[in-house]
Amino acid sequence: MGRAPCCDKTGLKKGPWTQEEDLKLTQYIKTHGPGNWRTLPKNAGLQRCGKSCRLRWTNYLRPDIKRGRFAFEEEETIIQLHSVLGNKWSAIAARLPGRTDNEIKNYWNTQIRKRLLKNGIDPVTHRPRLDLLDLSSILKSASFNLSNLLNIQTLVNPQVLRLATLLASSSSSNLENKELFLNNNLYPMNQNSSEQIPNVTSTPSLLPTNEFCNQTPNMQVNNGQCFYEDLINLNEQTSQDNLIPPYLMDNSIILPNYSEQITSQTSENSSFQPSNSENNNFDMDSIFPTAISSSTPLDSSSMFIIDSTTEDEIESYCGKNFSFEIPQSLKFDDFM
DNA sequence: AAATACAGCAACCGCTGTTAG
DNA sequence: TCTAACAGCGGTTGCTGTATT
Repeated sequence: MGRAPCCDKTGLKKGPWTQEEDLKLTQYIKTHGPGNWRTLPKNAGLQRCGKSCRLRWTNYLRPDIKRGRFAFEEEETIIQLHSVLGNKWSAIAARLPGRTDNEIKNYWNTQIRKRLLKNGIDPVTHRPRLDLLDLSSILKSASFNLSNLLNIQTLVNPQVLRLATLLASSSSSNLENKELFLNNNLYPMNQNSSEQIPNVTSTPSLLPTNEFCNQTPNMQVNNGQCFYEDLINLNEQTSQDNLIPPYLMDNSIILPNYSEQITSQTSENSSFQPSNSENNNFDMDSIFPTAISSSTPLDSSSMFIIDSTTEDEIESYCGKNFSFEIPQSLKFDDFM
């Protein structure tokens, strides 16, 4: 167990600071400077613990603290830094003069976080939330193919497009991908699909070819197969190096972090569980819930995310392009 | 007008890394 | 080298003001 809080000592005050206390603390620090927090309260005539004094000073009384509303530029900076640093509030605060980590943390939790969620951005991953994807409306389109899909990126989450492109473009490793997909109930199907698919990636090397794997450090090639997690890691690294939130990158291909789900799904043929809230909020189950639970491997000519549809049914849906089938029972509201 | 819900934020809690004796 | 205290950090709590019913 941890140490008892310093303020548990009898006689020490807790709670909001009074003007008188603020004055005492400020005047003492003006004279003696900050530090020696343990002896400071006694010397300053305060019935507070040193820790409380330190917090009051660093979060409120310090003269260089900028109070008031956050400027737009500050907010942008916070979002950008958070996408790189995560909840390292002190590190973020260090780059925002006059703002404390506590203030930034509060602002994030009460304002920015909500706004990102409202706009469909996951505040943890800084990526569009696939669980909000309204695929059903897209599927109502009679001519649903990748070409159309690529022209409606404002409607469709780009991550799905990227995954689709990635899969379709990997004709050289089709067998491997098929195996991978069978293991994960995702099915690459169209051998010729890559011919039909515009290259929407700004970095062709993201395509999971063996050649690319071999040329890329840290990429694992196992039985000729590039793992998605390698691509994901590489892509994440790339975006992090750029210090730009992925969703702000208009020309890049960001892959969701499938790695953990794929691993767990491979090891046990059960539904994905929400996992690793820190690094991975990408919930496959939310996106393709029934695909995960499917026990019917399919072999067709297009990538297909499917539940209980038979192979023939798949063929009827798919040409050379991508198709998705969402079960009618799926309620997106359940994943909100 | 009163009760309730919600939002914002200051302050606290508890854990961890660092440092001095 | 060990240990206790310090300092810093992130998460959480609880108070207060405002909005809604």
